[in-house]
Amino acid sequence: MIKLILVDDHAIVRSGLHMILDPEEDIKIIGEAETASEAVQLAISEQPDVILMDIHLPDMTGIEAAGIIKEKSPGIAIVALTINEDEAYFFRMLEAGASGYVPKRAAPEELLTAIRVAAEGEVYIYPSLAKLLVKDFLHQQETGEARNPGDLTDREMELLAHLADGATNLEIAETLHISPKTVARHRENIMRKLDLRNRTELVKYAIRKGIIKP
Amino acid sequence: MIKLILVDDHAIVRSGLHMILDPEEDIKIIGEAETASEAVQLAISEQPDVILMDIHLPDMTGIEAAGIIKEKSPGIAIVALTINEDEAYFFRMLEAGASGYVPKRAAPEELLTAIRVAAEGEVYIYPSLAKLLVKDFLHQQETGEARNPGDLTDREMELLAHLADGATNLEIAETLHISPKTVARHRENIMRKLDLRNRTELVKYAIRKGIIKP
DNA sequence: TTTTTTATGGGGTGAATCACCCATGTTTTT
DNA sequence: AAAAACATGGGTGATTCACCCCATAAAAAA
Repeated sequence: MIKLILVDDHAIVRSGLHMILDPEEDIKIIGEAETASEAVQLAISEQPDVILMDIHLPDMTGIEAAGIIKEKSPGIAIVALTINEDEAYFFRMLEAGASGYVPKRAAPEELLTAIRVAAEGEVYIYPSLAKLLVKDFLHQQETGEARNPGDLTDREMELLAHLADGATNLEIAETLHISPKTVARHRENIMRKLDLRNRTELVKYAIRKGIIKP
Repeated sequence: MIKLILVDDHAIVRSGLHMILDPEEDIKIIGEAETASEAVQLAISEQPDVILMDIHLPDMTGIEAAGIIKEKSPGIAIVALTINEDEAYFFRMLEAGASGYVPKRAAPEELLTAIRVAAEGEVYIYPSLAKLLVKDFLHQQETGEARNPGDLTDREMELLAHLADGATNLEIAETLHISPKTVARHRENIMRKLDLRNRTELVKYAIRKGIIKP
């Protein structure tokens, strides 16, 4: 019997998941959460086998919640369930330790497969997203450049968030207590790495990647 | 008996809606569609009382689909169901003739209410969104300025799209065959109207409003 | 019909940005 | 131990941005 916790802030989606999962005899829903912090608490106290986790939650992202849960209870398998098929979320969720990634447009059968595979300790990736993984892998093999578009340093990510938020170099310099020149240099490195021409494109990149909210 | 058509590209959401609606004896689901064009065809052929319409669909937005359906069959009530509580979608859906607007995070009871109200020919608006309507109305009453943040001219909207897309003033000038000075002036007017400080904020505004994609 | 808005264009100024060049010390990787 | 990456800072010059001033013709609203 697979003990499962649902995490989604949409009541309608939770109803749908009940309808799909309740008839399955090997799966039992032992809890539900609407927010990421509820999910973390519930996971620790109930110790489910699998958590079905939405990525967009009111308080923090399911990615962060997944990271916290995996840190405290590595044995709990987490399956990400999301409307967003953006590769950035996908890769970050995998980094956080997810055992599965299923878009909401998937057929119910695929969701069941993902849950069962995850419960066995294996990983299930939705086919069209698996293609991304393979493509990325091949890209790194063929071209020596492991220049997947997300390889900014921590500091650069921090700068990027401020830059994309609309702050000027000077404002960022004051906030971070560094020289405006250093801010400008970080910006140059970021734009060169990502092949962006100006701040405008930088904002769109940051939003696509979920670094800032529009 | 209310004849209903579901329009949503997520199988899981449709399952959830079935679970909520099937037990209701006065509501009968007579059809389902995954795309906007399917929805239009089904609406014309089946003539339902109410259509429950997701806004994000693969081929076109539910807003466009609603406009087409209301044009051909004004008697069909359309209830918008969406994860997106963005005011832009909200107002545009009302313009398209929607009889209801319910976010997916709403409780199932509210969805039932919306459907029944819409079937009666009335309009149901989810409370937090209704507040937007009232706020907008009061703003126009109190201050003479009907300056709701979306009142850009067509030309300004066109400029905004290019600006937010990352083009420089000069590039836009060449594309539109106008002087760079005119581009700059339009940009100034846009930023003043919307109370934005720089291009970065302009991009975020354009994305929030769905004018460009990130 | 007068007034307002819209779209177009120009000039000017100071600040900010962008794209180059340079460097040093620390950490990480090889 | 040597090499690479990282974070920090500086300089210079061309470009762009943001904000002021001005105007005119057409269209829309009062």
